[in-house]
Amino acid sequence: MRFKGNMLQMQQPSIEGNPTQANTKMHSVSSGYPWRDVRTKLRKMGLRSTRQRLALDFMLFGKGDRHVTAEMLYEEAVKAKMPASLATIYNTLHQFTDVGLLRQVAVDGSKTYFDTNVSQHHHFFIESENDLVDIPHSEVAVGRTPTAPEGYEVVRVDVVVRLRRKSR
Amino acid sequence: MRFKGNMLQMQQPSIEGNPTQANTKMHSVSSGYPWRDVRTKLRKMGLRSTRQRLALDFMLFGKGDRHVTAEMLYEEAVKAKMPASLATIYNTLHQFTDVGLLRQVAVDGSKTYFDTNVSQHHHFFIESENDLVDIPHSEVAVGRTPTAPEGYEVVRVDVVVRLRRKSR
DNA sequence: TTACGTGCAAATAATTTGCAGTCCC
DNA sequence: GGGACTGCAAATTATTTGCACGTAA
Repeated sequence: MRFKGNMLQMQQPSIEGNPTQANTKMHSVSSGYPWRDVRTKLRKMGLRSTRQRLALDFMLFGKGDRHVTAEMLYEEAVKAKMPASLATIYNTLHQFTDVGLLRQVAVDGSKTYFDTNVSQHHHFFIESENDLVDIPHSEVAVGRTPTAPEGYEVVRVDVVVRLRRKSR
Repeated sequence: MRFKGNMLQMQQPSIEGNPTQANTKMHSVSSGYPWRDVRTKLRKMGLRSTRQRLALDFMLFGKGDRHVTAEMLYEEAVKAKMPASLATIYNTLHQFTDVGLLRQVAVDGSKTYFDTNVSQHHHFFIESENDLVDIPHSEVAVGRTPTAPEGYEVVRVDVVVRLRRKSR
C-alpha cells in the first residue's frame, strides 16, 4: 500500500529554498519513506506502531520539513484516505512532540503549529497567509543568547520574523 | 506635543514591583498619570473617553510596562472596583492595539498577551510560570534582520527566550 | 439627538477529556 | 489477554458576536 498521492498541500511554493536539511536526520523525499524504519523508530520511542501513527508519521516526515496544525493534518489524512480522528491527531502530535520528533512553534493566532524540523532554526511568518517558513540556516539572526536572569536558564531562543507582501 | 509618551518606554522589570500609590483611587491622581491627558489621548486616537476605557487605560499605563491577558485585566478591574465586562476588555485591548498603544506578543499557550511597551524589544518567557518579562534593551539578541524573501518585507522581528528555573 | 459603546448571553474555535470498544505485543 | 490506543461526543478554554440598552459628544 502506497500513499503516493497528493497528500500534503497548502504549503506555499517555497519562499526561499526548500530543503533546509541542515538537519540531516531526515531521509528522503521521493524514494519513499521506509515503512519498517518507521515501526522501528516508533518502537524506539516507546510508542506502538498503530495504523494511524504510521500514517501520520508518513505524512509528517515523508517529505521535507513541514509546519502543520492539527486541523491541516486531519484534512490531509482524510484526503489521503487514511483518516484518524481529530482527537487522535492531537494525541499523536503531542506524543511525537514529547519524544522529540516534532516541535511546537508559537506564532500569533490561536492555532498551534508543529514543525518537523526540530533542529535549532527560526521562522518567517507571513501573517496574511498564515504561513510559516523556515529561515535558512545561513540567514541566522541571533547574535548571542542574552543572559538569563538569576536562577533561570535558557531553554531555547525562538525568533519569528513577521513578513508582509510588498505593497506594490 | 505628546502625552507622556515616555511612559511607554520605561523598563520596569518588576513583576509585582512598586507600591502602587496611584492605583486604587483613579480620580485626580496627579502624581502618576494625569486624568485629562488620557481623555486627550483617547480622543486623538478616535476613541470616546468612556468610563471603562479610562479605567483600563489607567490600569494598563498607570504603572510601568506590563504584560497582560484579557482575563488578568478583568480580574484586576473587578478588584479595583472598576469592573468592565470581559467582552469590553477584549474590545478595548484590541482597539488599543489597533491604534498602537498596545502590542500583542505571541508565546506558547493559548492565551494572548498584550504588552504596554510598544517599542522594539524582546521577551523572556518562563514557561512554568507563564510569565513574560521584557529583555532589557542592553541585552538585545538579534544581530541583523534576515533578508526577506522576494516580494516580502519584514514587518518586525520577535525574539522569545524561553527560560526554566535552574534545577539547582 | 444619535452614533458609538457596553454588557450579557449565546456562538465559535481550538483543544482536551471521559470512556466504551479495538487492536498491538 | 491485557493494557495501550482510538474514536466519538461532551467538556473546557479563550475569544467573538448579536443585540437591546446606555451614554458621550
